[in-house]
Amino acid sequence: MTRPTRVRFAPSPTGALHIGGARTAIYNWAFARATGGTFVLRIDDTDPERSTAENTAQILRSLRWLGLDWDEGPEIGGPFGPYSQTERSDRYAAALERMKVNGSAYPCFCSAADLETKRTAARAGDGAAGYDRTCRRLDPDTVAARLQAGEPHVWRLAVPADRGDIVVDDAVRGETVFPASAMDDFVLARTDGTPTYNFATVVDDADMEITHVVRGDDHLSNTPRQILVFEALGHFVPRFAHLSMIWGADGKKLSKRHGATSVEAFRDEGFLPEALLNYLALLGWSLDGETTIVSRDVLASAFSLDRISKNPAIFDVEKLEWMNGVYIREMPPAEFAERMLPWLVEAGLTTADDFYRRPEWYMTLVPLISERLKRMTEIAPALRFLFADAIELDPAAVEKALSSDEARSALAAAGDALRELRSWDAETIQTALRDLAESLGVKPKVLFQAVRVATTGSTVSPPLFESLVLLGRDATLARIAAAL
RNA sequence: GGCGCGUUCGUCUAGCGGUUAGGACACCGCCCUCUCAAGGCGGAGAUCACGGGUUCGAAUCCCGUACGCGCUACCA
Repeated sequence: MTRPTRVRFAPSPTGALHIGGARTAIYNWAFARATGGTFVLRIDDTDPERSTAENTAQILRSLRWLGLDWDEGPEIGGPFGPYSQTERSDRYAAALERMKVNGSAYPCFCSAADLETKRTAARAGDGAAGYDRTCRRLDPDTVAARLQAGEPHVWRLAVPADRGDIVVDDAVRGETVFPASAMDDFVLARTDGTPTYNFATVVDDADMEITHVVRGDDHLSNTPRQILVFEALGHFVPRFAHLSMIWGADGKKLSKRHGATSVEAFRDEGFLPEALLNYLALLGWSLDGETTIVSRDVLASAFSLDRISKNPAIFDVEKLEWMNGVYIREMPPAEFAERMLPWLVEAGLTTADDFYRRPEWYMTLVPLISERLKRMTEIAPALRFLFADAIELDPAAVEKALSSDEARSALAAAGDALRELRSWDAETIQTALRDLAESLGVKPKVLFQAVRVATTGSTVSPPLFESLVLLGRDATLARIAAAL
């Protein structure tokens, strides 16, 4: 009974990959990796109205961006393909055929209107819902005749009359019992012959020899129905693990109102894939209750289903930001420089050519900025003063640091002092300015802030002396003059 | 309505019969400091949803209640 682990992530391409789906993907991937199993990616595109190729492409892109690779699936194939449901209709037909033969599926000719009235009547009554099995009681001759006549019909699952309560041994929730009486003969195939979700997904999971189904909580109630189908198909029932949902900060379902929800939106908002991966992994799973920084490699070796928590989790952007900052700070400088470049280019501050023409200059800038970031989007605003020809001085900053006579005359003196320096390095600049402040009798901070506002436009900037070095003497002197 | 799931600091979580209920983010204070961060140290913050049991002993086991969520479709 010990089969090699095979898990799958089966997104529906009706939209971008959102963080809930991403977390499900991460757990599946990590579980496969940690158990030496196989991670299958399957596209559940049975909804032709809402499924698009672009959505599929974006989902694949998002998964790869997060660093998740699949062993079987779109673009790489595999022994159990095809890996999108629209290409598997013959499988569903074959499975249904088997069920017709073994008596676990039967045709139902009830109209939608009939069903509707039955449903409302049932709900008003004892609440014991579901289809009343009218067509299951039809005698075989009648069925054959109506089928022969081409009467429209769906195919329903014939829940075994002697089936006891259905127990789902969920890896996250433990044993949950669903009364057999609550199982109705649900529809497997629609009038037009297409399979319903609960049927298609089971046929696929069975065909693909999936051993563990790790998916969202919203499918827990569907699980007993699916188990019935596995049984009707004569296939082993996989182990299930149902993940709780991720909510917005207000405890409500995540939506656009909460800002970014898609993986790509988080990318665009300056989050690193390794940070998002780490954060999402810990949103519902823990390594030991203490560790917060969990790399992809650790995830891939230490992930286990039994440490998934049952509680729904609220998405906390502030913690993600903190984690993003941790990853930024821990990144090797050369790597940070490379990954910073696109953000500078996008902001129109520089070009890749310039970057590769003088990499040393960019490298010296790395430690000044990387230490104070939460998001990559903060890079361009913080460094704009180094690239722009002219800067605008923030009025509030001017008011604060340049409005007094003391500050203005000190700034003028600073300009003179800096012009005279023999060398243009941080140490020399700092010494000169400190000496100047002392001889003028002004507080160093006052002088520094005056210079900072004059040269960067703001009271907040990367370290001043290093910034001036990068700015260069000419620009520094020009800006001081302009500010006076 | 029926069935199912969930409920530990504001947030993410540890805990799996005996703990001063631990960690992280956020927050507050101090230190460091050219601003902002980062970093270091410290602090506040949880009657473990509520009510009953079981037990010498319960956040941990059982039963209810409340609240939230999911399913109950020829959606996925």
